[in-house]
Amino acid sequence: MRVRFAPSPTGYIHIGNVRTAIINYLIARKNGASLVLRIEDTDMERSTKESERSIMDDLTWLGIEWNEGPDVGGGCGPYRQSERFGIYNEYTERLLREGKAYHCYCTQQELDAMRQDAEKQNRTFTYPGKCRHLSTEEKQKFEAEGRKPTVRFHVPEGETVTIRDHIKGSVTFSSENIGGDFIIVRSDGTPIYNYIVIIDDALMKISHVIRGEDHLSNTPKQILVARALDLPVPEYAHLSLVLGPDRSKLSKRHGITSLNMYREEGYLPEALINYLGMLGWASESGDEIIPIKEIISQIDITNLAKSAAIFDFQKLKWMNGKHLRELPIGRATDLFAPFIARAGYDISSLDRKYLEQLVSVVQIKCDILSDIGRLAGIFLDDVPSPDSETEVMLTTEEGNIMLKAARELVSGEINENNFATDFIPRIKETTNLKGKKLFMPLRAMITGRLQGPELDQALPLIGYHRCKKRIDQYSAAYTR
RNA sequence: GUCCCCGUCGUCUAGGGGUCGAGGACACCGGGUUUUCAUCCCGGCAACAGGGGUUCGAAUCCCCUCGGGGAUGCCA
Repeated sequence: MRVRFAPSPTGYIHIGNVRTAIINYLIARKNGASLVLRIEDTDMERSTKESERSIMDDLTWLGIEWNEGPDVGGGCGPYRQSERFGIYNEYTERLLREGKAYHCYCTQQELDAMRQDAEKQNRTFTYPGKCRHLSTEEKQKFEAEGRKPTVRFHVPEGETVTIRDHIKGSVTFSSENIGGDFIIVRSDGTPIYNYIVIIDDALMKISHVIRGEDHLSNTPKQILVARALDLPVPEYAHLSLVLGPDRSKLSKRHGITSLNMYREEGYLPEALINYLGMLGWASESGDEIIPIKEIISQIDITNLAKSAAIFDFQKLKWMNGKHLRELPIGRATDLFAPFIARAGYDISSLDRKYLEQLVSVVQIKCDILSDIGRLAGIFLDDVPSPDSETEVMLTTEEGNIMLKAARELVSGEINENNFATDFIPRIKETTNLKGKKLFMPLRAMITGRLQGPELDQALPLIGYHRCKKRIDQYSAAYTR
């Protein structure tokens, strides 16, 4: 078995393609197969090297490794389609020579007009084959006009193509319904996707093509090309699409759809793989949070869902939180640290031990790494400015009692040495508050928030001096 | 329009003729643990698109309708 992932480098990698990549990777690992990365950059207008770079970066970040590709090489290269034009040209020559393809001089405008006519008459547009039997004179006339021809594939009549798809089952198309002779080479000489995928899949010895369902309708065109060229046809598995909340194919307009945005917000590769791997697939046990290893051992090309799935942002977030909370403290600290820095704190001045303690106290509160941004200030700001709910809390009767009692303690019997152990018990005694009535105002007074880490764990990390400062300033601002 | 795919709680899904008066998860709502918000635990809400068959028996098989999606590009 050999599989491939073949992105088009026209932007950041999109969540839907990420899922295709993940499934290919998972299936490859399960079967000990090679994964080929092929860059489909025949659209010179839209393809960029930067996109190619970012796609490879993102895949690497996800932990997806390919065995062959433009960067690592392999026996079936080159792996960029733009570097394979010579190969395609030979096939095109052959099709032309054998009368299985022909030059077409119809212009964009002429084609648009035909298409509009068809639409007006409520018919399907099928290219009528106008240029199929042009005489030499006619061709010369067009050439003299400066027309640059495209190459069209001559679709054989009355042919039937049946795809045995591992996911969709048996799907049959008739050659009458694929829209007539289609263009395989643009007038600028560059070939078109539907023509060369099948060539590359054959040449790269791909045994199983696992790709999005949006390619299913075009598969018969590709198979017809393979037949004309005597090329082997791979096995197929067409993955159901990932949809946005409005049920249409997930795209930019649905908001956060490119992988690098998830990466920047602090999603974990293992959570993304877990979630995307389980969109359209379920584990035997029904467990939702499962390690990649386990997905690999259970997933199969035939047990993927046939129906499309809406991308549930909330569930991904929940799942990420689950993975995040299970992270060992060392790795968690490594991952969180850059996000603390990004929130504007100088982490180089903090020692590792302190950072680890901070992370371990706050880890449980986070679903994504960037959540630590709004929590870090609790430890690292001198006096965080309270939000409006907290201000209200500090102004209540309990809030005022709390502030007064704390102020007295902190400038009296409580000092640097007994702060961590004695402060909360003494506050409790002097205010005579307990439970929620004790902890909510206490939390407000110490952290400037109503939500946050466990106070008894946070206190020693914030330290006596900062707490005193906060108590003093909040007292001045909120007590009567 | 035409061709193709799909249709179980709001969402992701389990189920593949009887064990399903439909199970799990997210979300939501209650309750519990935690001297605190959260985590965690327990409970609740909520679905077989509709109609015909086949069968002793249908969520499961067949047909039609409806609904959704994709393709129909000198994009991939």
